[in-house]
Amino acid sequence: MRVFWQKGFEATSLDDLTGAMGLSRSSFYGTFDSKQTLFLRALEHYSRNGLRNLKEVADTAEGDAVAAMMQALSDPNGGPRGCLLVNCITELAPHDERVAAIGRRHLESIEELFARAIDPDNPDAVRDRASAYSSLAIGTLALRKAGVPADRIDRTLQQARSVLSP
Amino acid sequence: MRVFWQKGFEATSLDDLTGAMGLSRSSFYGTFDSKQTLFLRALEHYSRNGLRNLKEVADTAEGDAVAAMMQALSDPNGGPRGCLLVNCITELAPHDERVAAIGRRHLESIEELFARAIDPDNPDAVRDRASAYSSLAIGTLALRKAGVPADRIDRTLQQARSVLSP
DNA sequence: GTCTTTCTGAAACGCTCGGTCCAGAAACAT
DNA sequence: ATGTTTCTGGACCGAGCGTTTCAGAAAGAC
Repeated sequence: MRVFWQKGFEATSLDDLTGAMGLSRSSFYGTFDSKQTLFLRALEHYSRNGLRNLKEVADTAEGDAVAAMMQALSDPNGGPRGCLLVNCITELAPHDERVAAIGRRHLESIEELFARAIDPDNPDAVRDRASAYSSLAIGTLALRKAGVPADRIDRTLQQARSVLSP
Repeated sequence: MRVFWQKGFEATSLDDLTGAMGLSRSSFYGTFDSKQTLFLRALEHYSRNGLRNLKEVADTAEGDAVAAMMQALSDPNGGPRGCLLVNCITELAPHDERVAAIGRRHLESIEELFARAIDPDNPDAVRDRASAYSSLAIGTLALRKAGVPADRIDRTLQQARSVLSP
C-alpha cells in the first residue's frame, strides 16, 4: 500500500513491491494473484484505515470537529503523497470501474462523517454542505501537490470554514 | 495534447501520439526532442487556452460570473477527462518540478480570475475567498471522475456558492 | 536532366515490464 | 534418516516501451 501510495499504480513495478515486502517473485505470485489484485486490496485497506482515522479525529477533536477533519484531510502528515484514493481516482477511475466504485464509496463515507460532525441530530439535512467541505479539502490537495505554500492553503481553508459555518 | 489529456502521461505511448498526429516516428523525433518535451509544450498550450476560455466565460457571463466560472471549471464539457493540468499535478508534480511549476502558475491564474470576478476594484482583498472557490471546483472534479451523479455535484456547488457569496 | 537537401517507413536497439517456471533449499512428520 | 510437502532465488518469457538509424522516396534548385 505504501509503495502504491508513493508512486501510483502504473509507476510501481513488481520489483518495487517485492523489494518493499521482502518477497521473491515466486512467493509474491504464490500469495497474491496479480499486481492488480494486490492493488485493489491495498485500496480497500487504505479506505478502511483512512475512514477509521478520520472518525477518530472527528470524535476526539476539541473545539470545531469540522475544522479538525478538514485539516486532517488536507494535510496528510506522514502520508507520502496526498490521499491515495484521490490519486487513484484521478489516475485510474475513468478507465477502471472497480477503482471508481471504491473511490465513490470512500468519498461518500467522508461526506457522511462531515454531515454527522456538522449536525449529529439531522445529518441528512446538511448533506450538501458536507459535500462542499469534503470537495474543498480534496481540492486543496492539488494545491499542496503543486507546491503552494502551506500557510496559504491554511488561510484558504480557514476562510472557507469561517464563511461556510452555520 | 488531446491524447495526453485522455490517457495521462505514462499511459500514452509513442504510437498513440504518432497515430493521432499522422506522423511517423522519425518525423516525430525530427520535430520534437522527446515525449517529455512534447508533453511540457502540450501543458503550456493547455494552460494558455484554458485560461483564455475561462476569462471569456467570466467576461461574457450574464448574471453571476463566479457561478459561471465554477460551472466551467467543474464540468469541462468536451474535455475528455477533467482538467488536464489537475490530472498532471496529481500524477507527476510530486516527482517533476517543471510540471509542478506549470501547475502552480495555472492555479494561481485561476485564483486571480476568480478574485477579479468577485471584486474587480480590490481583487487582492478577496484572494482567500477566490482560492476557496477554485479549490472547491477542483475538488468536485474528483467526485465527477469517481462517477458521482452530476446533479449531486451541481447541488454541492450551488450550496457552496450560496453560502460563500458575500 | 542532375545534384542536393529534406523527409519518412520500417526495422531494429536496448531496456523494463508483468508474469511463469523449476531445480533445489527448508521445514516438517514419522 | 527418510519421504513428503512447502517454499524461494534466479533464470526466463513474450510484449511493449522510448529512441535511433538508415536506405530510399519526395521535393527543390539549377
